[in-house]
Amino acid sequence: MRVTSGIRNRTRQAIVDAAITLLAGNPACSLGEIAAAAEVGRTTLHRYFAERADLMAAVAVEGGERLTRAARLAELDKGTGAEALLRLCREYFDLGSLLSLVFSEPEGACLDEGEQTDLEAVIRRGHADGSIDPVLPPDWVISLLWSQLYAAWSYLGERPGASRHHVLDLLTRTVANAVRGPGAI
Amino acid sequence: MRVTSGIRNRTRQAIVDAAITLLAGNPACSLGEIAAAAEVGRTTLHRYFAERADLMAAVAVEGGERLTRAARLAELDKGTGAEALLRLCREYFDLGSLLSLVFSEPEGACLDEGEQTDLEAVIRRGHADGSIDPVLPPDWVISLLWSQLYAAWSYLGERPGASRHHVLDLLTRTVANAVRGPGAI
DNA sequence: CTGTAGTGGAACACAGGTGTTCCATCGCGG
DNA sequence: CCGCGATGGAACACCTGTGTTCCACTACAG
Repeated sequence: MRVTSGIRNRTRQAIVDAAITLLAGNPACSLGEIAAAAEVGRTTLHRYFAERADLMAAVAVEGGERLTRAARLAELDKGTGAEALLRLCREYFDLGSLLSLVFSEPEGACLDEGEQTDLEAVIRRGHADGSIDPVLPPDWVISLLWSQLYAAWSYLGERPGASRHHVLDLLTRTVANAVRGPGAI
Repeated sequence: MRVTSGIRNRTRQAIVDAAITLLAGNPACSLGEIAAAAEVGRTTLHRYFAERADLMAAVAVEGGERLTRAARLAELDKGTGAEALLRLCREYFDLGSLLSLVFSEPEGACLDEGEQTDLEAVIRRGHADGSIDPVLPPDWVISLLWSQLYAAWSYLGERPGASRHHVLDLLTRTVANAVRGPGAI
């Protein structure tokens, strides 16, 4: 048997993508707006996601997958802890509007349990190799990373003049300094 | 003539305070919830604020005053730019749940126009005296400050074990490092 | 005691989002 | 051509929040 007809998958994906984009700007946006953004009738949206909660669940799954993909691209096991953290920072930054969505969550419910601990392990590696200030607890560094990612993303959105590359440069610079601690040159 | 009877002011203030606390946790919370939190009937709330927008305006004014008061306490004209920025950071941190509220704004609509430019002047002073990395634009430093304040506040809220003092210490340390730049020891 | 300020509750109409049903349309393969 | 999958629109009932009105209660000053 064929897997569900292909066109269904495309429509479904369009709805989820639109939902991520709109929910990032307004977590309370209506299903009608999402349907319109996905260029789909509200009826069709309900055909794919019976209740609002079903769509939210699909958005969470999609978001989780994108985060996982970004973390894989960052090759967290390479280099010093701080280097790995900055690579992850760059990959996450590419996730765009998803950042707003993750950041507005109850904080921590966003990452898969496994990735959270993986990331903490990276930071502890940074503590050990001297690239991350040992005084900073891993979960503090993580919340610092997320808040700066969100700040960078909204900074970019509010200043039409700023280039993506320039903002990414500011972001990595400040994160690197914040994490490095007072000792290094 | 006596100014409006005193009890009115108390009730009004209770409503605004409750609104700030609840809106920080849920920007879309209902007037009924706010009235309940203020231990006031919904009818009474409408007696003070005819429309939702009126309450929001009062919240904005109250928030603006608290921010102004905090900025005054920080004595921004003393010391190096970075020192002034860190004092402001400490004062703002004491504002508590108001931080979430300010941070969820369209960013920048929160501060009075004057304070925004005052703060930018402080940062430029930091550029000049070498205490703040001149590569970082003033508005970037400001958004960095707010995002870290928000992160610190929610970090404190989610970890019942963490002491306010300890979190404030982490906050000032990371902000100081992020802003100082790569050159200093 | 009486009037008044402040309040709370019940009830109402209204608006908007939600979830559902029903029907019409379009494209495509048999 | 016919049927089927996919869609869109209209209409509906429902729920929640909002803004308003009306009435009853309490505290307190004159």
